[in-house]
Amino acid sequence: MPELPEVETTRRGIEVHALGHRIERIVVREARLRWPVSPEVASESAGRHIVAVGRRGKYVSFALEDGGHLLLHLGMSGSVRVVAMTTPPFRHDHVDIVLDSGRALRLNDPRRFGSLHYIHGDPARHPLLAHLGPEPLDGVLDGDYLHARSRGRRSAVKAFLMDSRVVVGIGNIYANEALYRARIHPARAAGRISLARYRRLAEAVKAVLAEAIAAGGTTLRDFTASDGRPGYFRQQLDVYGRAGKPCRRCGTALTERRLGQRSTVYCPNCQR
DNA sequence: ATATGAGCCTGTATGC
DNA sequence: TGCATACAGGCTCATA
Repeated sequence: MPELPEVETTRRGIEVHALGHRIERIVVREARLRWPVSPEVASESAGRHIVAVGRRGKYVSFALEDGGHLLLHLGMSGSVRVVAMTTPPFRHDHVDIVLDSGRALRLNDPRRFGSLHYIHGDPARHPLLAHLGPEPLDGVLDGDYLHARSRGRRSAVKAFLMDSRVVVGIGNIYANEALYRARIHPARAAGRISLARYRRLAEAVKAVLAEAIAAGGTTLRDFTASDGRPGYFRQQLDVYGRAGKPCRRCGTALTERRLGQRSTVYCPNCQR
């Protein structure tokens, strides 16, 4: 599912084809996404050049020459492919961003939890982005920060790690993986974890995300990069999807349970 | 303020 | 075989 590494993989794939190109038009075949796609997405974008392709958390942003931005979220099942404009759309191909190169950025999203917005002005002040925590790979995230933010929090550290107001980009898969690497039990109260252990956790988060990006993300079912290829990090997952299998460190069978309505897998022996 | 649960949506897997 | 139900997951909103 698209977490930070999958979104970054998408961004990189798109950037090559989008940067410096003009948007000819945007075709919306299905406007009923997470939020209805506003008509101004098409009307404000047509004829404008794309001057940057960025990412904030799990959002991809297209900066347009006049200062406006398109903000794209892949939800849980979204993907973008770069196709020839003339390629017939397939099921769930909801939006085409048609470029002057004759190609189109084609958004496919079976579950329609994704979104596409046009933003006037500073995107950082948009309600969807204004309250987001720091980027995990930007250097701001460290053990001291996580320790400070978690004081007084009684909920599970896994939920804390997945809270986008604390830090962005970490969804269910990578929360499981990072906690395993840091040897922290996912159900432990966030406010009762030491600074030393948060330092380990911060490093684990950065390492697992960086490695996943290098592998092109994790493909479970829907996700493909913009060239249609899947991500290959699945083979490197230590716990997610491995319930009942032996822990790679100690051989103990991995436990699965639900935590905050999310599938949680961990080693009952080496995660404390 | 934090914490929890519902709901959005479709495809796939499981149970009867 | 068919039908019903559960589950997957990111995010926001409503409620405690």
